[in-house]
Amino acid sequence: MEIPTTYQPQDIEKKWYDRWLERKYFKSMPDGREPYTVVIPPPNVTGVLHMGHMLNNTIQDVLVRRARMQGKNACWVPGTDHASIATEAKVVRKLREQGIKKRDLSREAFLEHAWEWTHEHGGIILEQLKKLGASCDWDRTRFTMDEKYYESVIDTFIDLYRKGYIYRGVRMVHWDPVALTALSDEEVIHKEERGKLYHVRYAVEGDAEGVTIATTRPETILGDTAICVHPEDARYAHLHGKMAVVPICGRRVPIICDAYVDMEFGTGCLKVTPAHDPNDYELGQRHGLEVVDIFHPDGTLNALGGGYAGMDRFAVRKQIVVDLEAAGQIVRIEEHTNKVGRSERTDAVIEPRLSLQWFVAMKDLAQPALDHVMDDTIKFYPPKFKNSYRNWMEQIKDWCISRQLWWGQQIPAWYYGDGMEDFVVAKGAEEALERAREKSGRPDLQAAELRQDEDVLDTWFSSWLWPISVFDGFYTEEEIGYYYPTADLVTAPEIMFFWVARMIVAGYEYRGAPPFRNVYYTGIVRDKLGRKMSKSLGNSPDPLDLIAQYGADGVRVGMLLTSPAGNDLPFDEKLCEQGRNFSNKIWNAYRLTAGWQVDASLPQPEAARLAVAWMDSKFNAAVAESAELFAEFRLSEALMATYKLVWDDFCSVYLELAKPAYGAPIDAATSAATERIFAGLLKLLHPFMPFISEEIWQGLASQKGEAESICIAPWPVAGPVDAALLERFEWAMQIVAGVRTVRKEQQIAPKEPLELEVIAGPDFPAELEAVIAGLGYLKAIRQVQEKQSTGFGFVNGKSSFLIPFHAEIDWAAERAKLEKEIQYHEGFIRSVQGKLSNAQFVANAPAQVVELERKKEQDAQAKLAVLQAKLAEIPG
RNA sequence: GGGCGAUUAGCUCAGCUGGUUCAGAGCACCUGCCUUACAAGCAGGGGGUCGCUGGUUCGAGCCCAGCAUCGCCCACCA
Repeated sequence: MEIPTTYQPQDIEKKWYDRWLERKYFKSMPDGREPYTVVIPPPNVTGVLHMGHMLNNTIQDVLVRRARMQGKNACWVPGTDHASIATEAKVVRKLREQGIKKRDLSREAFLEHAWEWTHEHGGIILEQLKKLGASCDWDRTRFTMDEKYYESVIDTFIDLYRKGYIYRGVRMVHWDPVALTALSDEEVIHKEERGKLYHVRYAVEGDAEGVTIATTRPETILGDTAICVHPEDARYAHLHGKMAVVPICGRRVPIICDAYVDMEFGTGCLKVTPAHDPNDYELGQRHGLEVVDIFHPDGTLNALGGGYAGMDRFAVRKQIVVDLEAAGQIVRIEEHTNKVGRSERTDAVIEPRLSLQWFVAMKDLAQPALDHVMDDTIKFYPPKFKNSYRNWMEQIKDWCISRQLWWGQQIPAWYYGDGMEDFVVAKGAEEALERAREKSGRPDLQAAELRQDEDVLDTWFSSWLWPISVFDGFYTEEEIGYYYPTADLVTAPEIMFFWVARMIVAGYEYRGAPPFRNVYYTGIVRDKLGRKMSKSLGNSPDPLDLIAQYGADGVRVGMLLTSPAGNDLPFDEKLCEQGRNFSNKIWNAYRLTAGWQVDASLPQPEAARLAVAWMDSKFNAAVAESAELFAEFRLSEALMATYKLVWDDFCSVYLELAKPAYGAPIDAATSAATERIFAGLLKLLHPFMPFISEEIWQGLASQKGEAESICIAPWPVAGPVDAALLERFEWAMQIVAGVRTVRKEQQIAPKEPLELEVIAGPDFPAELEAVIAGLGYLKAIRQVQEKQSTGFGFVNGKSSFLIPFHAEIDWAAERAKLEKEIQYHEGFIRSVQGKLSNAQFVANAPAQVVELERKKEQDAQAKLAVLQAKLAEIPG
């Protein structure tokens, strides 16, 4: 049997993933075990896997796999989100490429196209997750437009409406002129952009001078219905009550006073456009102003735009400035930066627009969700995000949930007349008719007279039910009770308000319990220049390419090596390379042990016996440490602890001590212990590196009885740690390092057998001589009373060492080294003595600390003596 | 404009209630090795006045104040 010298992941990954699915290790049904539930943050159904998903899902898989091995009933529910606005935009684009306009299609025809698109592209991302090794219960895959899920969204709408939380009203909302829909506050991204501030003169009747206003949006002049100044602004007192004339359109508008105006800004004089600015709208309400809406939904000007009708708002902005200039009404144009809101999805500049929409009144609903994060019923990792959460929740605004789209859950409201209140909310047309007849007082009302609301619900109005609805409707109430609340949620802080907060709200409203216990916030995956990875920048590697190149395990390790919770991950392929190298290191440890021939008649060598005892303690300590780190979600550190345990302790020390000479057989005890230890290490590795751990674990014959797969093998339990042995071993390794340093400095071959002469101090680990000899390639260690040979020396602790060597020795160099060391220790002793002679230190510091300082002094003195003795031995 | 967080080695980060030789880890770097598990490796090594200035304390990366720089979130100032 030939084992390749490098780890070849491709076939191995496929082999085991298929096996895992076939044996249904990831399948979960309620049973007597403690549940461990995770719901995936559902990616967009037509999306493809990006680096953010990689990070996020790697973390989830680590948590889930570990829980499964710990004997919990691990249930990771996968699924996808219909992503109303994003998917509809994609379908519209694809139809346009085929020469089909959305508005030429009926709703039904359009939805057919959307479903077709969904079936074609949907689920690709889930297949990609399998490549990563994600151990989801695929039988539970959910989609937010599944019939039953759809139904639960509708039920929720109806319920909230009946409870009075959902209302319909005319409000100034954020309008996306590209997607042609209203958006919620969260879907608008405000960024500083360079623009201009235009000072425009308006004529005033009975005042030759007129008035100059400052605006960033001259195109809205055509919608002006007032000029506003501060009531106490003396500069404009003479204009109170007069009428101004809007340029271009010549509309006569009143000059009103309102304290809202900032006298310091611009000219202290404001044009008021109630239809196109939220503040102006408020002003308009207070002062009874006319609302003149000059825009079409797509941002072009309508008939009220006069000569500009049909032009786009930004074209109009340019043109109107030209025209105003020609009319001599531009006073000044200055550079100006202000915040511009853009659509999260389309990047279109948001247009504030007055329209009739559906809203959820959030304030009361939000209260328990706020309280239970603040009191740590739900814990955030890292906890700093509690602050942002609190700020947002404390001033939460009503949520605009209606979207002028077709792809999504259609709002279950039916209209039977033109009045604002001529509608009913009902589940299905039949119930709607019944209710409408009752409400309208017209028992003869016909079904054909009912029109269902055209709009659909915000995507997040369905995904906020995710932890509930993935179970609800599909399984029994008993089952929801078993899996809910889920355990951990792993997601990005970017969607804390969109999703996390709202899930918590829904959880308390509908289950009276939190949707999850812990929220782990990942960071943003960035490139080396610190830029967010995005498709548009083209700076994101294809995750599947990475997997092909470094192996899924390598990529997983790479993602996790430097990503503490809440910190951005500056991604570098070097990390994956490190992961791959680690895979290879493990692989080669396996190659070594797999080649061993056992000879049961051999006794166990002393070095191997010691190595086993030491490795067991190291392992047990690492298991305990890992548990602590996992409890705090410090996954990078848990991985690193395991990495060092495997690489440094197991490979560099243990195996070096345990392995027999080349070609020689190994004794049974060491062979068995090595398998046992290796198996334990593989289990610790498995959550991070599922594939290679399984491959090798299956190759360890003695593990066959424990479980049929490492996926379901029991997680290691921390056994006893022999702290004294670990400490003595540290000493031994330092002595080995001393030997190696001499080899290096004197250019003695690493494996040239040497002798070691020891003048032992009380700390010399004589019982570990076999270890020192083994790792140092020493043929003999001789304890002596005084120097007997000539060679290269070093001091460790209170012991003095010498490697006899017949060669020209540079005594001056040896002397210099010793002198330097002596100097260091003298300095150290002085500083400790300084502390100890400080009466206040001795009086105030705890006795323990003082005692420690005394011991430090004594130890240093002892070592100094050994060094000085050594120096005295140097000839010359 | 309000709030939050950060600043420790070239990079990414640990450093828990102030006290062991506490200044750490991984990577990168330097030197020497293709030593029959592994050059995707082995062995050895260099590198930081812990952002700045004060303060509290016997003692400060750690606590306090101010400053500087960076980042994030929220907010309707034209």
